[in-house]
Amino acid sequence: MTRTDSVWLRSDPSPRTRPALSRQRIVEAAVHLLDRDGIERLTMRSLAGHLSVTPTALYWHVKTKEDVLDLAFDHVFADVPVPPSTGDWRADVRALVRSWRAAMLRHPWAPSLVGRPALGPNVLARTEFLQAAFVRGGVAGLDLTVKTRLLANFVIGSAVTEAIWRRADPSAARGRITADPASYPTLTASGHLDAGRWSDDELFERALDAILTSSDQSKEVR
Amino acid sequence: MTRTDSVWLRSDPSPRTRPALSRQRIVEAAVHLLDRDGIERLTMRSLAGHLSVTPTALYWHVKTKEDVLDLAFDHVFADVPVPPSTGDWRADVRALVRSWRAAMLRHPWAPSLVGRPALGPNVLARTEFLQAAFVRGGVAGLDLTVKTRLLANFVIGSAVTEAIWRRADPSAARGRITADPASYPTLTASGHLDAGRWSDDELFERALDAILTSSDQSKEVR
DNA sequence: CATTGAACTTAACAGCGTTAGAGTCCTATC
DNA sequence: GATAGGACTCTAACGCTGTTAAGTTCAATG
Repeated sequence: MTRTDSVWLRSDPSPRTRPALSRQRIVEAAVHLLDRDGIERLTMRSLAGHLSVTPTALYWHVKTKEDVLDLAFDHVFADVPVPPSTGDWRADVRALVRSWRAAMLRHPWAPSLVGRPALGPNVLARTEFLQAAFVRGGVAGLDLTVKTRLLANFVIGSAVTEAIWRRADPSAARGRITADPASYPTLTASGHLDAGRWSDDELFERALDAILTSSDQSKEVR
Repeated sequence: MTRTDSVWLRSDPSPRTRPALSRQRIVEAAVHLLDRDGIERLTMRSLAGHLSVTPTALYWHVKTKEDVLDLAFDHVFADVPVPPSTGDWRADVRALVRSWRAAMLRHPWAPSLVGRPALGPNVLARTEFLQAAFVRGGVAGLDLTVKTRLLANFVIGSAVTEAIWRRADPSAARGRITADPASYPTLTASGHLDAGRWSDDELFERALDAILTSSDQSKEVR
């Protein structure tokens, strides 16, 4: 007489009593693979494989691949928490904008997803913080919307272009200009796209200075 | 005796003695289809079909689909010529930046391609014009690079976000905020994402004012 | 008239996102 | 303690994609 309930005869000692998958786990795996392999290498099959699961299993937790990308994009901003609001609203604005850019550049695939509506909780929380800081500074009405959008658009544009030149070959890009100095005399002379002439960080900070300085002045004039 | 050289007996009166296809024709067709059907509907097959040609025929003139997209993106800026440079360099900067944004918004698929290196002749010509105007205004060195990048990044960011909200449902987006007023008190109060409160054109112009005003001031201080 | 090379076609491949439907397991209920 | 049902995963397959390999056609050249 054989024991049919032997551990060795049962197919699995303790098969998944809790769901193996979850939205959370899928998104984390997606971010991991995006960081490691780049955006064009992320497929539903590779993602499922990394989670030791069949591709179609993902569709129970997620509607489409686009959902995965939207969630991954928002998750980027969950890593870096919104900085605490200090007494100085100007410092708060700077801190938020800096961390915003930093979060995107930490995941270089993120900027290439800015073409889709970003309404995740983490993105919205950042916009809320930014606009709240302005309100604390007495900015209101049309001016408030203008400044919020200006900063958001500037951060997005900066992250996109910086991410591009991080992946692309800058010397090849520079070559496109120097190959035709007659058409691009100013760009040639100014060393446009010259890597290492000034750091992206420095250029970003100076541009941020310019934007926020104008904010102050237009406020004083008022 | 039958005439074998009759027009009606020849298979084709004048079969393609000259190449039917060209890079130029492919790019124009691509832009047309992108405008009509959107970026996710453009396939090598649909493009070829529109040109009455086999998909693989395209690969004689173009290396990959990405080439087609890069060429189409640059072509967007061929439509709107670089404005002539007037005596007023500030007016030149404004005119260029306005037409830059307008060109992208005229082809709403264009902003979603900003994630790739844009080094086409038409894009470079615009950057050259922009930087040349600044040089005429006495801007140089680090300041020149900062201002060029600031404006370029601002235009890119603006075009991206505006194109998003043109395709997406703004009221649904707004709902994401109003559904949770406790988390987004400032955004709720300010009417962030409220369509029609202020026009995109107005917001862009005011932001442009803010940027260029600060340019002038930092110059005067110097 | 043979050769060449540009321009295009036919055929096919591997991989993609996604769906349909069946199976498996846990939990709640009678 | 059997059973119903839903949560979760798998097997199988579909139609579509970008792309390559190997011809075919045809004007131009020697």
